[in-house]
Amino acid sequence: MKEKLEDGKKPEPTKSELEILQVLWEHGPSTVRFVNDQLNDQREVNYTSTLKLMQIMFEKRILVRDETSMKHIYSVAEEEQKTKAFLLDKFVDSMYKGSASKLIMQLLGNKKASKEEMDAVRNILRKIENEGKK
Amino acid sequence: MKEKLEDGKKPEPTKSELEILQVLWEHGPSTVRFVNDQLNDQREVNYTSTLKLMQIMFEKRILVRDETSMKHIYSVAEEEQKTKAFLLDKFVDSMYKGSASKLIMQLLGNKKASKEEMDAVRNILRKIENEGKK
DNA sequence: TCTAAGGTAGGAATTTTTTCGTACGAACAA
DNA sequence: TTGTTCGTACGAAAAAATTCCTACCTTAGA
Repeated sequence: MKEKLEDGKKPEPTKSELEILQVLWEHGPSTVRFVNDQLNDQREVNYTSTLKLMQIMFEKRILVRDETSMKHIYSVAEEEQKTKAFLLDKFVDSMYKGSASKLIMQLLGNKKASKEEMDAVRNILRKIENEGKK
Repeated sequence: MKEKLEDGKKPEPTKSELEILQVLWEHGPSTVRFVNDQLNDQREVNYTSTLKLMQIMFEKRILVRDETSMKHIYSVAEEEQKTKAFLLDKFVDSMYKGSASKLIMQLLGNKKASKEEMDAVRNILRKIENEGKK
């Protein structure tokens, strides 16, 4: 396969790229060392593996980096919310044919949905409602 | 890697396995030919590729099949809802640290959430509420 | 009967993703 | 100055996922 850098397609992060994104979303701009340490809380990963992955993500423009210091500082190129919305969208489309309410129904039927969760949802609904009235 | 068939781990369907699951969920038990035709509505796939994939899924026990006729009839081993709930759960955990309401908030902020969707959600909430009162 | 169409099985090739070995430069403490 | 530690870069190996070639069997029609 040939180089693909310039075209506007979203490359769709792989599984382990997502792991790295999680860390950066949670902790903000970080060194490879830091990210790798975080990952190693969950599973064993070699430092250079993490390095390599982050370099690849840099090439793919998923990450940007500050190279002024020897220790490069990586951060996420796109807004967290934008990326998450994109992924969520794809999930809804493929799993629930695009029906958000179907997904929510499933969610609320799960053990995941406590009383508090449901209240939270109600608040969200109310908030959006009010927004609309302006 | 060695054989892994007997242990209780969920093998977590791959991307193209998921595509096949979608078809079977939507249309019920099907032949390879039928599934392949459906897939080809979206993208080009060779028949034997689909065959192979479904055979693998059969070995992994994701699918079961009826071999009485020469044309095997494949169906999904686990309940659709169970599998979807499992995948949704994982999605929520990894993307929203397990907070269903965070996910829902994102969803409702999306273009995906129309007025109808929101009404649907309200109905669901009401329904669940009433269930609880029994 | 013979042939064409369509089915399964299995291995191998390819592509994609992930992991890691090695080389080498900079920083720093002894 | 010298060696140890920590960093990057790069290529290749390994693993995982996907695709497809080939062989061979069954069925149906001419």
